[in-house]
Amino acid sequence: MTRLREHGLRMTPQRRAIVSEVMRAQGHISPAQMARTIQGEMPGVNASTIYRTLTLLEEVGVLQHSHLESGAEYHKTEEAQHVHLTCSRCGRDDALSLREADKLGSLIHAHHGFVADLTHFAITGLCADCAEP
Amino acid sequence: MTRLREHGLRMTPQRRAIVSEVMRAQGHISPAQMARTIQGEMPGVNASTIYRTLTLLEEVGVLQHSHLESGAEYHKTEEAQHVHLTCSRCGRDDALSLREADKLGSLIHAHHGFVADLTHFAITGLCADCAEP
DNA sequence: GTATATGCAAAGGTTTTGCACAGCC
DNA sequence: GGCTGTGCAAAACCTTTGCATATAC
Repeated sequence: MTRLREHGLRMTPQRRAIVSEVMRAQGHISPAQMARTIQGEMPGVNASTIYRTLTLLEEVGVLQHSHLESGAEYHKTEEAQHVHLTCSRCGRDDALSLREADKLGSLIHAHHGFVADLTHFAITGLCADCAEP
Repeated sequence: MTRLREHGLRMTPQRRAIVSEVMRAQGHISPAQMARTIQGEMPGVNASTIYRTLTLLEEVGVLQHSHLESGAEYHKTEEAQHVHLTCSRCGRDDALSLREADKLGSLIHAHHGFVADLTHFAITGLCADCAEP
């Protein structure tokens, strides 16, 4: 909210509604789902406004998107600090702490000088249970 | 080709065209791009046929899809054996060998019992040049 | 008052689906 | 001949865009 003003952006009722919905959200939400939810609570907010605002919130740093198997999803930046481990068999979603992710990042950096952001894309595979048998 | 027959699937001219185009392709192609290319060479092949066939080729194991920043893309299974390192600044695309990827995989496995397939999603970040300054 | 935001309507693009017909085995 | 694959047309989605109007500051 303040973040928006800091960037010289205006506070409209629509933006207030969208931001409050974003704040209430847990975990990841697809833009489309987000649009549906918001319009459910506050009909009359146009879809284009929602998309424009979400884009804006990402530019301002409140939101980030990452890529899961189901497509791109938004999440709050403050909740962004983990790596997704998605089981391609049962769909379970585990997470790697940033500390563990850093370890992986170091390994990559050592060989390529590449500074990886492992939070941006999920990592698929098989969870412990599904890998067993 | 043979793979299709093995699965009790029929060989039609359309499938032959699609498969041959798939075989000719290098690296990654989006489904849409693939559809355009194929229709360029063999007009009269319907888009729905192409989508259906690509799905099929994936089920049969000839193709796989992975997720890059630009969206989902197909590539031949035999060419799937590397991890994408995509620079989010300059767009350059580097690759991690499977051997290096395995090292990362082991690390993940040690902590979570999760068997990662690092080839399925790209890894974004900053390449050596862009990370420098 | 003025620059910015919104609504509206339309288009854009990709992908899916139902159904009748065609064609591979 | 029978089952599978294809074309066609339409719809389903999601998302973007241009423009006139409304409104926050």
